[in-house]
Amino acid sequence: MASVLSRRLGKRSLLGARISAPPLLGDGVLMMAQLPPLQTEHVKESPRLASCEDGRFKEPVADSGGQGQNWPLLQPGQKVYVFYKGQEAPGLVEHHDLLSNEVKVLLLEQGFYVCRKAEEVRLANIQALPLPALEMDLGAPATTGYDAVPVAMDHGPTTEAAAAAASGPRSVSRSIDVPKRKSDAAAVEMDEMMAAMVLTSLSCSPVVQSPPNGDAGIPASQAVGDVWKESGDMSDGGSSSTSGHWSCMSTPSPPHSEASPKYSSEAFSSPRPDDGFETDLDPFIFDEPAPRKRKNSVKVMYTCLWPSCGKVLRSIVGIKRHVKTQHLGDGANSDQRKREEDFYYTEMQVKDEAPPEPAAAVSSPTPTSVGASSPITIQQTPSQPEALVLDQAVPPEHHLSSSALSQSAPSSFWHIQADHAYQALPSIQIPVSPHIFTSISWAAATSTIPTLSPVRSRSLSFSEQQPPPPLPPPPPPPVLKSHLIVTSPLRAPSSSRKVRGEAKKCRKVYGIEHRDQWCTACRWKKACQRFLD
DNA sequence: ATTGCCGGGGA
DNA sequence: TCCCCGGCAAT
Ligand SMILES: [Zn+2]
Repeated sequence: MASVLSRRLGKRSLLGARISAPPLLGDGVLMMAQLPPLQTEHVKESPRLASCEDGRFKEPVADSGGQGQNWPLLQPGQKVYVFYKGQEAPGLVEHHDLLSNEVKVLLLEQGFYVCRKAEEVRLANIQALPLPALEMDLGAPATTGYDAVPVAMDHGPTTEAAAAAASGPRSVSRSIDVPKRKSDAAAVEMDEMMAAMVLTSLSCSPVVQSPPNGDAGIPASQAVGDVWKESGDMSDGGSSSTSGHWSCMSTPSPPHSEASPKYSSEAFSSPRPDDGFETDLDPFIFDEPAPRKRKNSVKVMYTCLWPSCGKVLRSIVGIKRHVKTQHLGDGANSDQRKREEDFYYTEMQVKDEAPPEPAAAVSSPTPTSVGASSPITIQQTPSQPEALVLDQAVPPEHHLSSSALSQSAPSSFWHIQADHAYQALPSIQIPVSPHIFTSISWAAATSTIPTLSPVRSRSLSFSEQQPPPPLPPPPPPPVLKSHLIVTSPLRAPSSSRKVRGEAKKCRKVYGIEHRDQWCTACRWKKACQRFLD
């Protein structure tokens, strides 16, 4: 298999040649089986042929003598063909013994003489006709053809034919020969049909085919399968119902790109003089991205590998945080878990295209888990496999522990002690104390937090809950405004975004593992209310 | 890479 | 309204 594949891929340009050659060879083999019968038909209906089916050595000595009559006399130097080693070999008549009806022939290729019964010798001119004819028959489709055709043939019919051919010369009786020829012809026709089908399939969208798929031959099914696969990546479940709506327009490239990577490329690659045939990748890259790429640039996205979470985020920061906060658990068994989040996300190239929702769960084993209807194609980075493996192996463990501890338990904690600092600025300080206490004990239990104690003391004593932060600074400036205006330009840009106070905020102070201790604002990722700038 | 937090949702 | 979180800018 592999060899076949590689072979095909191997030389695109050569394929043409190869195609013509192999068929020829194959046919050649076939011919041997066929030709004799043919000739015999013409020349005679000798019943005895059965005995000489072998096409070579003649043991039917006795009979041979009896029938030499109707055999034309062969002239020395006349070109003939005889069977030699199972192959028909060209030769020149050296001598024709009418008595024994044997012909001594000089094999051109082998360079020596052999003796053959007259009936085994075929005149060149006679067979010249059939041979070319046959050759044409088979050759035509292949050469004229469509590159795809030969390939298609390769799979089914060809092998069959080959097998037949192989068996033919060996021990096939004449009776079989005749039918065989017929079948062969049939095969040829079939091939042509298949070729046509392949072509159509290639040039058309899967949609067109999938309905009539049933009758479609191998190619069709293959194409469909590929399409499915592709769609599967993206739209998973959704695809089934709407599978049909790939339009010719939208999917011109996808189908053929996938349907028959190499063949298609050959079929349509005329523009591209090929050359380096690398791996499968090559065709893919050229075929697929090129047509559909367009203005879109590959964007790199990050997918969360956590078991049932197929989140896709745009920024590395995003997923990292996502993994950390969502899965690894903010606090809890932070223990010596460091940078683990790196293992829970994977990077992937997305043929971006302003998709409304780029979400796509590729890694998830279940096709139904997460899906994106958009036809974007996602390519896993090479590292993916590893990540996946890890995902499989490691996560469960953590999942249990971390999720159990940090996800469920802590979360409840947070809720309980939630302080409404964020929007309820005027809130009083009391709530803090209790909550801190609880958190402390909890923290202590889990692990000692270096920063916590100092910070906590500070925040606690200092002011756990800032009263509504007075806004003196702004108000005063009325007059200074003019001044400020001057500086405003410089500061203008910052207007949109705060300058970011230098003060450490809850996040930093308590650490992500103790989110429960953050002020509400911080928890909500709003401007910190506790440590204002 | 990390932190701060805006803007945009979901319930 | 509460709450969450992606993404982005500043560190
Ligand atoms: Zn805060």
